[in-house]
Amino acid sequence: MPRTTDGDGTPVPQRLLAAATRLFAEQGYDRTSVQEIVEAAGVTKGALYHYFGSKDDLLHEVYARMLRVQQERLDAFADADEPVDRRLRAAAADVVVTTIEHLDDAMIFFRSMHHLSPEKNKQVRAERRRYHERFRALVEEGQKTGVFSTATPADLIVDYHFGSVHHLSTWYRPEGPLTPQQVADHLADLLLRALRP
Amino acid sequence: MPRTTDGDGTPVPQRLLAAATRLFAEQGYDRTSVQEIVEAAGVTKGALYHYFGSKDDLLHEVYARMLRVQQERLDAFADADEPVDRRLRAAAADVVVTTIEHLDDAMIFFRSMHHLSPEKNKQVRAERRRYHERFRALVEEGQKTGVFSTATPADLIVDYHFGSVHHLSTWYRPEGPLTPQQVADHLADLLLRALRP
DNA sequence: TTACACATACCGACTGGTTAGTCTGGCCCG
DNA sequence: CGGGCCAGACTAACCAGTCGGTATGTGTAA
Repeated sequence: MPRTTDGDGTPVPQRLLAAATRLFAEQGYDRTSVQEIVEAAGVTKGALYHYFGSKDDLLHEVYARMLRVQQERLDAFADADEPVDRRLRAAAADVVVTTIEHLDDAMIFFRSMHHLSPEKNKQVRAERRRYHERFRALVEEGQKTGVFSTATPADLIVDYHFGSVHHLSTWYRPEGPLTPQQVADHLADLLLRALRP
Repeated sequence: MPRTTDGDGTPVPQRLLAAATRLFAEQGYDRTSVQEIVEAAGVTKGALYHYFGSKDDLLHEVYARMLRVQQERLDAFADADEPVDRRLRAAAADVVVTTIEHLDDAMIFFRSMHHLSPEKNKQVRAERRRYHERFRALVEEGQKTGVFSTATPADLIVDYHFGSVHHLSTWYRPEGPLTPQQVADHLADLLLRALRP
């Protein structure tokens, strides 16, 4: 058996990714040396450059993983067979819970975009846009059917909500008074109340 | 006369700060070398280390400048002789306009906090907390007097709004369809609508 | 008014340290 | 016994901050 796993049973690539995620979130991308990552994962540089092309690749993988998960979840909520306000509320609350559950990923996402190589940056932006557009479509559907106010452009609504999601990694602390679900309910309520006609 | 100015008449320290602000926003703090900054300002390292103690000092100065301006403006709006909903709306809209007018500063603010030395970081956090608390006091005043809904804790309201302000540096482009004032009006309206009882 | 001392403003080569990525070689499983 | 998997020394480049030096202005005393 190839020794892609160690005593703990987790495959080396995943150990590297987990170590990198934690360190990037704690110290920032540039402040984290490749040496630190491999030490935290219990391997050496040889292993890292066997599985990943560059330090940059590691960062890109964090983005890809997060975008994949969020897009899948959004699609599921948006496609549900419910009134549009219920679908939007569910999607808006879910992204809050998911973001809190992966606060490290979120921290890295919004703080380290500019550290990606130009091509990877472009790719991430494109996927992100796809995500936003799906969300915006929900808002527009509600506006067209008169369920939501049309006072504010749907684009702005989306940026408004994702601003607050983005901001979570700055202020949310697990030891704080609110559970992820409570925060999600509050933020979704705020969105829906702002959208009342 | 000491030659603290050059052909363009701007004093050297301010030229350095302006160059650093632009470069930090464009490339990030760690990716910007001291050499680049001094070249952009048309001086050399000797000049930089004559006026500033470290690269870190330069970053801290950006933060201090921004916090000073925002706090002054908030205080002015909060102290005005008007109903609380008008005061909150004015303050909420003003911070949006000011942030858009200094998008580089805002970008650096939210992206580079963790690059500050621990003491400076602590200091910035303290000033920022003071700012938030002043804003929160406005929300609480409105909630106590029944002008705003009490469904959501005031803390969360503040983070909700500043999330969207924070996010501006990610999506707002001067060449886009909305003027800073229009964006500010929309975001302030969203906040006030979410607060309707 | 001149001359000398001192301070401020700045220059730019240099140093000590760090880093991403490479490469050769060896281990071990099938 | 061969190739996927990995070790770890090595390289080439870069960077923050230092330091001795120069130039220009200001105060002071003969």
